Amino acid sequence: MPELPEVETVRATLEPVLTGRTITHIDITLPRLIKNATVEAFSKALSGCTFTAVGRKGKYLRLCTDGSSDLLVHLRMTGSLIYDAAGNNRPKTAHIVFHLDKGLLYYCDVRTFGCLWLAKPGEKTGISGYDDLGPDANSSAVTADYLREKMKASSRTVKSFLLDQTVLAGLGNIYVDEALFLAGIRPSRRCNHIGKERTQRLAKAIHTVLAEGIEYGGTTIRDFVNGSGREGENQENLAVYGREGTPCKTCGTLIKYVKQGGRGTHYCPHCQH
DNA sequence: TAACACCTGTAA
DNA sequence: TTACAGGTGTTA
Repeated sequence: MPELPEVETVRATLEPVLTGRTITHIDITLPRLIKNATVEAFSKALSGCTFTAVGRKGKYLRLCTDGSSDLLVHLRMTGSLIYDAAGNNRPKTAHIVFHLDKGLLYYCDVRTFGCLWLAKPGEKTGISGYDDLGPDANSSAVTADYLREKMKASSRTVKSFLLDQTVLAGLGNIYVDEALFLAGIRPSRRCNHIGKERTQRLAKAIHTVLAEGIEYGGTTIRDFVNGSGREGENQENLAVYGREGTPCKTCGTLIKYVKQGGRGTHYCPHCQH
């Protein structure tokens, strides 16, 4: 479900309502979602803690507390975190319920791929995947020069390169396909065969599609909702993702769908080379 | 680098 | 009935 713009939308909707709220107790009906603590340790570490901020790194949410541990969350495919001020609207798929001094925070997940961890405050958490993240894909660290250095040395396809969270954090299947369309680059192209000018276009395209995704509150194809339970609007703006068989918005050629590296991949055979 | 695994729901 | 889905970690 969620890539950087979706996770950022969740962060932005949760931070104002969660900051200052205190966890009284936690109901856990699916313990395996908690990856680095027992149910008992998890509940004990967080109960009584007050949320101080909601952060994001790549596709990870970090709910900071005034206690000895922060709560780290990855939504994977279908996870969602929803704040319910009235506390009377528990979704069927809520597997973990944080009871707060005012309202409830639900962790919901249809496919139950999501992950929750206790994280010690500070940069390094010991959680692999999180500690290894590259710079945020929408940050100023992701420049044409940064990409160029990495791409020159890589014979991978540009799609698999951009999906690698250790290279840059936050891109997923939708925004990679969209960025490559904007940059006019085929997903199957090898990184080291892409020149300087096209790399510049790619860097710019990544920032453009992510900024637009955030501006429109994320992309809802099926499941995505923000921290208030509302869907995004960015699906209206997609140029290629999910548009296979329909005309390219630029040239009218039909958008193609192929499997690449196990992922559904969408591109315009006329505009992208 | 590709297949498979983790799961459930929906659409073809 | 089968294929597929905003992700990622492990295995051949």
